[in-house]
Amino acid sequence: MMNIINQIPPKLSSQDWVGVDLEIFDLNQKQMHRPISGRFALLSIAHGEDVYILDKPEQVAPALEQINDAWWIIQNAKFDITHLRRWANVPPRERLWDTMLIERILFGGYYDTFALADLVRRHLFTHMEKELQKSFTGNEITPEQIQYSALDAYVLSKIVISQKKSMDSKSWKIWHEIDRPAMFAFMDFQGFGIDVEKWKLLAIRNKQRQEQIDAELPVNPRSYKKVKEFLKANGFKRLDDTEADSLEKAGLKYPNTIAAEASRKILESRSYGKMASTYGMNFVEDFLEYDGDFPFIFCNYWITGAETGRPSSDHPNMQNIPIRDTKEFRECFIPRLGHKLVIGDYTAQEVFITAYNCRDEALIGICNSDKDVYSAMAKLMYDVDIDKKDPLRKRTKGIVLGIDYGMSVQGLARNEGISDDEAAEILFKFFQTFPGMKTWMKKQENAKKYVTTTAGRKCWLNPFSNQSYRNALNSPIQGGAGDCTKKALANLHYHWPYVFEDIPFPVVGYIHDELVLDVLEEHAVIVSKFLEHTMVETANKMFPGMSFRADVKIADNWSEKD
DNA sequence: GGAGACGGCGCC
DNA sequence: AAAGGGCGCCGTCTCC
Repeated sequence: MMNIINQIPPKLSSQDWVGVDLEIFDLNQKQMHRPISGRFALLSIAHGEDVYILDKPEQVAPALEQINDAWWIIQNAKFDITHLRRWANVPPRERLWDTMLIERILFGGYYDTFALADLVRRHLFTHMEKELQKSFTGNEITPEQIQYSALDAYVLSKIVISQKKSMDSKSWKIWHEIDRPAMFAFMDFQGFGIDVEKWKLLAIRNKQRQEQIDAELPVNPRSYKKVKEFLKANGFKRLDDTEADSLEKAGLKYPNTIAAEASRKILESRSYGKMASTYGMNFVEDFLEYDGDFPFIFCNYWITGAETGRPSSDHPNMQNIPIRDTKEFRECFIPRLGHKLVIGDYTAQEVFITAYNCRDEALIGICNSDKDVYSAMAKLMYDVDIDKKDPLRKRTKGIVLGIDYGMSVQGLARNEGISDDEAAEILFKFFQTFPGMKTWMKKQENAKKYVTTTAGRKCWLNPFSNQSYRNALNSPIQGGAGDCTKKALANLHYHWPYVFEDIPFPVVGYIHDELVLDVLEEHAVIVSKFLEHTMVETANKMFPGMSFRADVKIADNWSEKD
């Protein structure tokens, strides 16, 4: 039975486990990850059957002091600790069990919901009412809310008992050595500086261009149903969907039709519409914050957002800012006054991990040389010298990445605009050159329940899905890359204070194979060396025998190439 | 008028 | 038979 006690908990030891849950008044849902909105409501600390309820912010620091030696159990600890830091000093800690992140480590790909109510249902076979969570508004706390908050903390230790039955040494290593330290690194991220005026000009311009094109169009280009109906009635005899690739192909097949002309404008409108909406005014209106006069964007990162273990980003998503067709959006992301951006990205990270997984000597040899990876692969396949502009390089890059995604002969043929026979021949040559790839693919085909990354992260497969084989190919590579960059981030965070004592952790961006730092100009060179060393050494240690490369540049905005 | 599904598309 | 992995956000459409 749950006993609610309105006082600070007693002093606990490292043998004790406590469930911790924080409630905040009037949280802005879009800024939950930032300690700038909302006010302290309740802190619940559950120890066995006793739940200590604290309703004053000045109780936070003394209460946490009492439980400092104990194991903390928190559902989505990044949120609670971020906000607890408003009222107490909460340094990174080893004795932490995040039920949400650990559930993702244990069951990534097996389950796809990880809220507290989902865990309670799965582990405790109980329905948990979550409606009350939305009721923390104003300043008043009702007895029902106290009950609700206490229960949130109370169930945590019961969930841990159940989760421990699934925990093995590999999963524990992932939590202890990658996800937990990475979480504390993500919690110390700085906002990413932004040139708001430049961004707004782009937003206005793109909106105008979209509207100009729309005025000339007989259909709403964003209405899938109407576009399809219109194009089929005006020349495109067959049309399964209206995505860009399909419309371009149909335009070539049925030239000089009304549909061909309209489809070009539809795609142009969609392109400007995408820029004007996802990367438009809302972006700065919803997510802008200020450090004095300096505006920045502070997105949220989910430490294990993807089932493969890769982090994801939202509010706003900073991992899909355009770069391929135009640099102008990334040009808006800038360092603070007197600072530089230090941008490090792994060279062909997924290819290196593929080479390691496959034990393919030719591919490992290319990775460990100083040659451009894709050119060297193409040269080995076709026995001709290939430079960076050669179309064979692009095709080879497409093949190796495509194979990592489980691409078929038909998929390659469609992508390259060639016949199935030609595609089959290219793949034959590819596997002849890199036979380890074929062996590895056969091995992955046998995986039925789950696959693992090199670091030991489990990715569960759905045996009833025809996508299972493709996941078996991709998850170890995508997940391995996630493990690698997360560990590099964690190492950077761990070592940072030893090198730059009083300088706050300077990371402002994490984009899968890339880390962006915002540092004092006079530190830029030394930081760039530190970053490169950390990224390379972390990867080499995780994938023994590989010599990873990290390209690090010092820049005045996020778009710069070296 | 809100919620959820869907199609589409930006990134790695 | 279908045949490229992982995300998050937007507008449209449908339903209640």
